[in-house]
Amino acid sequence: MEKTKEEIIETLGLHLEVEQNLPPLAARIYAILVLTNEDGLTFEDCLERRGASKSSTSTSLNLLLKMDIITYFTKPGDRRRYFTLAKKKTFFLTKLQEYLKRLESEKSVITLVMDYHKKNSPKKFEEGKERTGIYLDYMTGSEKLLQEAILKYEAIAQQEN
Amino acid sequence: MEKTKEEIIETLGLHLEVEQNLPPLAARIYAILVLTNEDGLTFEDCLERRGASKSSTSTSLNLLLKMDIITYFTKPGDRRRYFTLAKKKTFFLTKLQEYLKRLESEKSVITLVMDYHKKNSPKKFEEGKERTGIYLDYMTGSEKLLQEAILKYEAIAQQEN
DNA sequence: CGTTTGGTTTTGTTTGTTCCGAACCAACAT
DNA sequence: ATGTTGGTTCGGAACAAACAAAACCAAACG
Repeated sequence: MEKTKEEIIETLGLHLEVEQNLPPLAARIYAILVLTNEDGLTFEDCLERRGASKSSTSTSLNLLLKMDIITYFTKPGDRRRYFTLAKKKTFFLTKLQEYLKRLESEKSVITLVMDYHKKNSPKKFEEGKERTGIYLDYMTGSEKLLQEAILKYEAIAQQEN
Repeated sequence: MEKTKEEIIETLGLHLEVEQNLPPLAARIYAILVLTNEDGLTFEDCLERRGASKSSTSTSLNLLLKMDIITYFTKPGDRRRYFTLAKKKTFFLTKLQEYLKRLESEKSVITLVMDYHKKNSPKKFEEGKERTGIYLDYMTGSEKLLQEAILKYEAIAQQEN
């Protein structure tokens, strides 16, 4: 079952919407920019391909810009901006950094709860100890994977300068 | 800076709210059940500790029940239900399974986009190949970690039967 | 200068979420 | 049967998110 470009945009857009927590329109525009063969799309291109209003298109593009997900370039003698994916902070690197941040945050919450149980109900603490240990081990491993991958991306970024 | 129980509930509640995508009240009730020393809390306990309405308490508890996050038991000669964390599907196991599901979903989206680029703009495909490869490697590693941890939890569940 | 082009800002409108209050219901007790 | 307890269900209010329409603005162009 071959998917049309439109269907792929929708699938990817939905994914970006829920995973990256983006507003629907911004996620679809992001998806369009991922899939286009052009070097860059203008404000109007984005507007037309989504059938969205100028105001919403403006808001969405500015959000993506502020999030460092996209950039734009201009062409001499052309006032329009050409939007394209940011090369430095790619989809993937952004995701990995997000994951890492969440991991740290979660670790601190778990530690907080563990310490509370340790002090206030040693019984509960003992009960949960093994399960928690497995999870903390998983987190440690995951942390290492994340850091390795992030380093690889940074190495690539170095090369390209 | 020692945190009071209330503060820990709030921290954990907020975490659960954003990470597990739960409504605020349901997340706080979940947090209360994580932190309590009691074996189980009644409907009224939950209601009182949050100062919430009966209707909202009902909705929240039923949501958590439907999500298999909590269960309840009864005591002979007592009509009330005592709510407590589901033991089989713990906080951690739930999370790991969630992660794994997301990972698979993400993998399929990435494959979808890659295949599209491969066919329709080999240039874009070549450009993104290395970065994508790093991410796919990370995913493979992460998948293994997740599966290992899940197996460990399942082993524990076996023991307990 | 006035007009067009490429957007931005302001001001609604629609839609969805989250909670509450009040009415309701089912089971048990009196 | 009547009341009480332990909830559920049904509106609806309050707020927030997402988008659109229209007014606006600034740079370039005739």
